[in-house]
Amino acid sequence: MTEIISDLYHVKDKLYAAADCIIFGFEGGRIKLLLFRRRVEPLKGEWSLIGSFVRLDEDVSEAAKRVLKEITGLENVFMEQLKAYGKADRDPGFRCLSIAQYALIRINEYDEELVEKHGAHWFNIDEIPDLVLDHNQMVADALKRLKQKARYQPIGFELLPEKFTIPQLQQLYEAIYQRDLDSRNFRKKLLSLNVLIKLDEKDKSSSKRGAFLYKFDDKNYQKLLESGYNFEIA
Amino acid sequence: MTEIISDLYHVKDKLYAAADCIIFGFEGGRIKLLLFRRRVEPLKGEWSLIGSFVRLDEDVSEAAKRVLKEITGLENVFMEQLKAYGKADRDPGFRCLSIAQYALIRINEYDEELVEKHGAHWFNIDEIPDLVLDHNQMVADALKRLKQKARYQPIGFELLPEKFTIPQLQQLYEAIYQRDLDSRNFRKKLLSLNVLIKLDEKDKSSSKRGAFLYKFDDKNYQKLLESGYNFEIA
DNA sequence: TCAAAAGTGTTCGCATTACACCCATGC
DNA sequence: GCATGGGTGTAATGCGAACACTTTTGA
Repeated sequence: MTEIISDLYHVKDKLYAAADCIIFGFEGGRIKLLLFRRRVEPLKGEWSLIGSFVRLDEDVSEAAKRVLKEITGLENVFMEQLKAYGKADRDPGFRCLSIAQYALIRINEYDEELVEKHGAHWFNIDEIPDLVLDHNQMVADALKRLKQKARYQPIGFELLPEKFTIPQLQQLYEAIYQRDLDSRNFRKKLLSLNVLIKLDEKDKSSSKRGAFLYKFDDKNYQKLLESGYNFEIA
Repeated sequence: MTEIISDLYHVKDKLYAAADCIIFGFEGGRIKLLLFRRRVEPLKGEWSLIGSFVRLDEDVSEAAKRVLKEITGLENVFMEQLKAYGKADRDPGFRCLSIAQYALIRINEYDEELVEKHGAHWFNIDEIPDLVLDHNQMVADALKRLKQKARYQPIGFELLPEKFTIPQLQQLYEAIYQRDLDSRNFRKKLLSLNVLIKLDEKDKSSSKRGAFLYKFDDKNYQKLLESGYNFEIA
């Protein structure tokens, strides 16, 4: 990427497009964001979202997937376009649109070595440092979208490991909505949707008694979606 | 614009960005879309959304406003970005991203002469012809967004004249949701929001008895929004 | 006088909310 | 045996959905 940029940096009569990824994770009851230190001038060394120029022969969504794979090793994760950022002066170097996309990843599955190699770090979403350009705005917009989206689609599952407990799931929704939920109502609602499969295992990592593990029932979820049902969790 | 395109058309190693506008109106109980015949090769003469290249020194949103003003004479209308369309092969001519934005306009206020001069026409949204490139997809996505958005924000008001009747407003929401609404419930709900100001005039264009005209109360609406209230009309 | 649209209240059922105690276990 | 988090049921409330008749007036 460095080569591309140094080639282009002084070309001011061209338009460029970047794919910037807002990568969310969830751990320890908190929503996290993966950031890294920008490796090119200007603003080298500043915290930044992870992104890349969109190549002329690749789809914008492909560019985002490519970046995500480069940094985390992950493929086939939930990713959706947030919006394009197109202020003429958003990048002081040259004219560059950014198409921001947000991804939800299972924080236990990513390739730690790869992430460290790229100088990336996970931040709690309420402790995000100043980022380059308009990246703080992108993060804020993505969080807003996440909240809104979570009301209607169980995207939260994308952030949990394959096997998870109900208290974990509740913590996740509490983190997304930024308010406490009643455990009885939450459990009742979730189980009534018939999209959870109870397993015979318990997770004892957070209590002596242990909590039953569940997994997500994709098949029933598909049925529910097709029936036009809207989730409205919490 | 023709000059710009003929200059650029054979330049295959550059990226371009277009701002395409999905312009909605409402008349006679039906939602309408403003389309025009593309005036440049390739696909000259085909129906198309109205758009323009984004100039290097202008914001993407400015480009959309510029186009809208050129065609309809209108400024300060509701306009929001839908999303960016970035498939590498979406435009057969050259690599061109499109940032689609949708606008809601009062169909009684636009400049008819200007619109005709540009060869534009209003279509009912259920009678949209085949459009160039991925424009049909954009329209479908915009309609989906409109439906979703209308549930939480009273954007419908943007499509009505300044003074409107409750039956008109109901027709509009019926057109957006594509289903009938109960007039008693609709009226009750709307009036309970306290964002309508009843006028002393009646509109007799659609009944002998006449229906009272209302206008929208921006001030109360702002208050409501600030209080975090969500509309959920219908 | 009649056709056509405007305007008006009440009831019912369901879904959300609020709320407090026992259970299992490791230390 | 006790501290810690996991798991459970019921009652009250509010909101959306369903539903039918009267009013006005131009033709």
